[in-house]
Amino acid sequence: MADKLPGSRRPGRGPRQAQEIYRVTLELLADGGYDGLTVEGVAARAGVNKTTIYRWWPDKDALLGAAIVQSALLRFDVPDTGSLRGDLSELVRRLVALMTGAASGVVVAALAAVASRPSLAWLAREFVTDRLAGERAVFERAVERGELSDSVDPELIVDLLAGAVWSRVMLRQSPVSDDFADQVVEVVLRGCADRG
Amino acid sequence: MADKLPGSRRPGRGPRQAQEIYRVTLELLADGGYDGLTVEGVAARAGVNKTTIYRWWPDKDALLGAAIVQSALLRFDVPDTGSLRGDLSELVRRLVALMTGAASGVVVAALAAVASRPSLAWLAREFVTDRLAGERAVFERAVERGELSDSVDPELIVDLLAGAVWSRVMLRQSPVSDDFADQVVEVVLRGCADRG
Amino acid sequence: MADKLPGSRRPGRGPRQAQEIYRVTLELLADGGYDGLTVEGVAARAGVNKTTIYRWWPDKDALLGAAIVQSALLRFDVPDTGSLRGDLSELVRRLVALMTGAASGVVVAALAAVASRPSLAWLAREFVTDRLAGERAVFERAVERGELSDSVDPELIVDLLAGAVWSRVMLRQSPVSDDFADQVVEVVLRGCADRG
Amino acid sequence: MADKLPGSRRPGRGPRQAQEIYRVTLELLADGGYDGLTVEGVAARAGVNKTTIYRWWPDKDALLGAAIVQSALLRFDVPDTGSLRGDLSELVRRLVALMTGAASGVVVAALAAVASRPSLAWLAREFVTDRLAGERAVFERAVERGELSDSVDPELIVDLLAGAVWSRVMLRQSPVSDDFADQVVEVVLRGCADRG
DNA sequence: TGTTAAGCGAGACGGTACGTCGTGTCTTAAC
DNA sequence: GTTAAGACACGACGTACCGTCTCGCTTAACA
Repeated sequence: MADKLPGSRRPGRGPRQAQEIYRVTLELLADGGYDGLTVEGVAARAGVNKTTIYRWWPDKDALLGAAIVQSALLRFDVPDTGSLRGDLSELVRRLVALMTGAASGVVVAALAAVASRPSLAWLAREFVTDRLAGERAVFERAVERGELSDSVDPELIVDLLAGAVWSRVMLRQSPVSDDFADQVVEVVLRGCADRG
Repeated sequence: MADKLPGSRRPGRGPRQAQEIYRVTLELLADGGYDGLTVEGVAARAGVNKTTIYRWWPDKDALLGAAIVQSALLRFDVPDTGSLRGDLSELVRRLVALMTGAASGVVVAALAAVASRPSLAWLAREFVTDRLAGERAVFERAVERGELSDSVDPELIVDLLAGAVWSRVMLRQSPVSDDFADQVVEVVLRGCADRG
Repeated sequence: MADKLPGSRRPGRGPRQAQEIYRVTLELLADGGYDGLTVEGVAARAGVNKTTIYRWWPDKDALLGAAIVQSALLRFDVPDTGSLRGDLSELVRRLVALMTGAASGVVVAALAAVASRPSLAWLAREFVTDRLAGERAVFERAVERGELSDSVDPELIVDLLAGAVWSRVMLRQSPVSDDFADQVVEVVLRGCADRG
Repeated sequence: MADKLPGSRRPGRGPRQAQEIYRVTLELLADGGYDGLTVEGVAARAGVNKTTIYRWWPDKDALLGAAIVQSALLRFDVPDTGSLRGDLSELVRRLVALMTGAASGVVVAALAAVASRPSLAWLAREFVTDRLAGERAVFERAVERGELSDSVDPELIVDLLAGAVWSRVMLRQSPVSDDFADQVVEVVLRGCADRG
């Protein structure tokens, strides 16, 4: 499992120094954004030859994509608080934390890069798909508990919640107030509530 | 006003060929994304010397920013249909159209670039701010008509709506169904409805 | 003797595929000149691993040298026509044929490489030395027949003849007329004739 | 005239630092042979950017060719001693001096490179052609003085003389004895002498 | 009506990174 | 014991853009 990932004991794909290369890649990305990330820089800092990098990843974007995927950066586990409201609230909170927390540099740069580079578009898709897959459980539990009609499209809810966070953090670039999560969830939940 | 903009009859800022330069800039952006946009390419296609471009814009991003601002790309007028639902629905529809319509190439590339380049971040802020300023009227009318409590934060609503569109188009990259706008607006509106 | 050479029945030195390696080496040399000859290319075409080549020859030049030596490329037997004029004439003719004939590609490339690579210089020396050793017989026979004073230095004659051919073919790169050999030999022979 | 050459006050072709670049080019060639000559090395030593070099010369060989041509390396003036023997003797002496003298490093490396690189072949041709053109005067004077029949082909003589020197220096790589020039000229002259 | 300054074309340049290719070394494991 | 397989450091290749600079020409405004 873990040791099936490239870099740990060279199981399948990736150079011996894969872990270090990934680390440096994200480090440079955090430091100088997409432009600050150069293959030569990664090679130098990782103590590896440039050719080695190109042997394993066709180009800069592929490397970046692999580094992002391999890292746990965009991965977080699904909350299970016992109530739909609690779950979604926690979800939004985690999203916000992800984008504004300690590692926000890397994360924001990564998300931005993913959003703007065609060759990384698959990553965006995969990320959202993963999100949805993960959160599906949340909604199923909610339906079981009778908190949500099964006619509601989970995809739509995730889009609303995640989109709102994105808008605040990435576009508006304004500080996210503490109760932002609650407000957002409140609106969405009531909007989905069974009428009548 | 109009003739205060660079490019029209050389009023203040910008070279004589400003319009052509802007046009080519967005053209290249549409064709090859941010990477396909090169100052040298713009100069060549616009029949202008590279030096001229650098005389007026400090760097590539500044040029791109100016081109985006100067174009009407990210600008659209506020709908006034008589009802809040109608207004918001139309708003979302226009956003979707913007990102998926004929000029979607430029628009998406522009938005992506803006999202990922620190030196274009101001454009993102300005864009959302503009949005908000424009749409404020919508909400004021709604409050007057009694369709909306004045305790509701318009900013939140815009974030939800715009964010959902962004998520669908930019991240999920999936086709946007025709009634997507209606569904989104429905949820948000009901979520904001006065509890009673 | 023959089986002392590397490659034939793996007698002493050289990998099992030595013959094939040599063949491919000269093939690549003929095709693309010295630059077109790459160890990796040889390995690939010969169906051998690069490491194997480096195990047997320290570097590219060594391989090339060995391939040239092993081939009969630069080797030809001494003519014995019965007269000095005939012998020398034939000698020049053979030289010309060597450099302009069917295999001229390899030969010229080989000679050029030998001329310009310090690590192949020994080959040049050896080649000329061989020539001289071989032709010595020609001159001894000529002296015996009284066609040549024994005060004449054979080395000088060979230098003149071979040099003229080299100049024509390699430097001047002009087609060599049919009677070039005769003219050259004529001049040199008369120049060496006993005065009186 | 002199200032029509590239490098001196930028008249036509070549970067501002052309002279320095040429100098360094030949310097590196002398030091490390053709392999030791790298564009990056030249750029570094000449205090010029690599791109500048590639702006003016398509590749390494073109640069080398230009450097050789521009230098006076392969150029020497025609002797005029009053007799054919004197002229040719001096000619050979100068050739030998060229290849064994102080600057022999560059010269030999240059000649070798020229001989072995297809893209420098034109230089070889040009060099020999120049030689011939220069020496033609020697032969015309000799014919006027009655020292030589006009039926003798000067080209042949030059090939013989130059070829012999080449053979000695480049192929045989043996020290050239002092009276080598005289011997060679003696043989060739007598070989060309009017019979009768 | 000249003069003067702003705008521009032309072109060279230093600089950084790209992605590629080849050399020669090394390790591991198979035949 | 030889070889295949494959990873690697190293160095250079030639290319593409970036952003800067200098030099003259031209053209419009201003004196």
